[in-house]
Amino acid sequence: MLWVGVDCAVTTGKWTETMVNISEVLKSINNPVRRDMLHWLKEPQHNFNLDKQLPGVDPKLDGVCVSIIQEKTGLSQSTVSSYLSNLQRANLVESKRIGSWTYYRRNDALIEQFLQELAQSL
Amino acid sequence: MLWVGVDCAVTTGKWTETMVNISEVLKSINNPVRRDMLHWLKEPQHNFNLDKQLPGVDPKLDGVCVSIIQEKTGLSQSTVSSYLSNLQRANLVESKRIGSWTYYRRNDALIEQFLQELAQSL
DNA sequence: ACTTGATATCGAGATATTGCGATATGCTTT
DNA sequence: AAAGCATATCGCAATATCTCGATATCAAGT
Repeated sequence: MLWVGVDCAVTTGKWTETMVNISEVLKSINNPVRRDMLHWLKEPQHNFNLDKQLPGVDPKLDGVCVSIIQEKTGLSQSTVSSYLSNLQRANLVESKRIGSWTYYRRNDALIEQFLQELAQSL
Repeated sequence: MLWVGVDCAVTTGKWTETMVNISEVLKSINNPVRRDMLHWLKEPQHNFNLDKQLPGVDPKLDGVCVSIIQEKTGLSQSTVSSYLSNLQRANLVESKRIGSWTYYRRNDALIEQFLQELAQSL
């Protein structure tokens, strides 16, 4: 598998699951555009114009490429790229590269776990 | 009632309930000390040294005064006071004044509502 | 009225975040 | 190997947040 998460993972017996860093996640979703991007990725076909995305790529399963996300936000390429890195640092999304494109998709498991832990910690 | 919330409230039929401003709440809980304070207020008798607090005041119902919260954080008086204002701006806590003291307590309803709305918006 | 104690507000330096253009890297095609 | 996209990284100015000490307010007691 070529999906890229980030550093912090833990091995508990059989599994290697990604961990939630509450501070990191909160910092990341503290920006409205990053929140939007995350939300859009929940239903890519509904929220993006995917005409230009490769036909073999399932946006929900495989992700959406940076330029298409950029188009939706209206922000600069560099800003969007670094926002996506930021989301990835918090493990809120994963990425994989296919050719020249980088596809980003939600990490639903982590988001769910984050919401649980946040509820505990407040 | 002398409890002070903040500006943003809405009248829906019979009720006047405080509203959740997701951005404001996220900004507020983006600070670890503010998150701690909120958490401590969930079980004041367990988390604070309440010896100096007036006997007639129920910490859970009536709140905890600033100086006692300050003692626990180890930060300066001014910082703690403004952190509490910050939490109040986001409606995460309410305050009331009794004599020289200002008592802060959690706004559980809003916190619950926030967690719901956050889950929707991500 | 004055002092004291609790809390709030002000002003400031240090640090972090925002969002951009410019530039670098990497892949694909010629 | 050169050119052309897609994406990532760098450097920067603007803005926001953090945390403090100093000062202001406000209530209670002499």
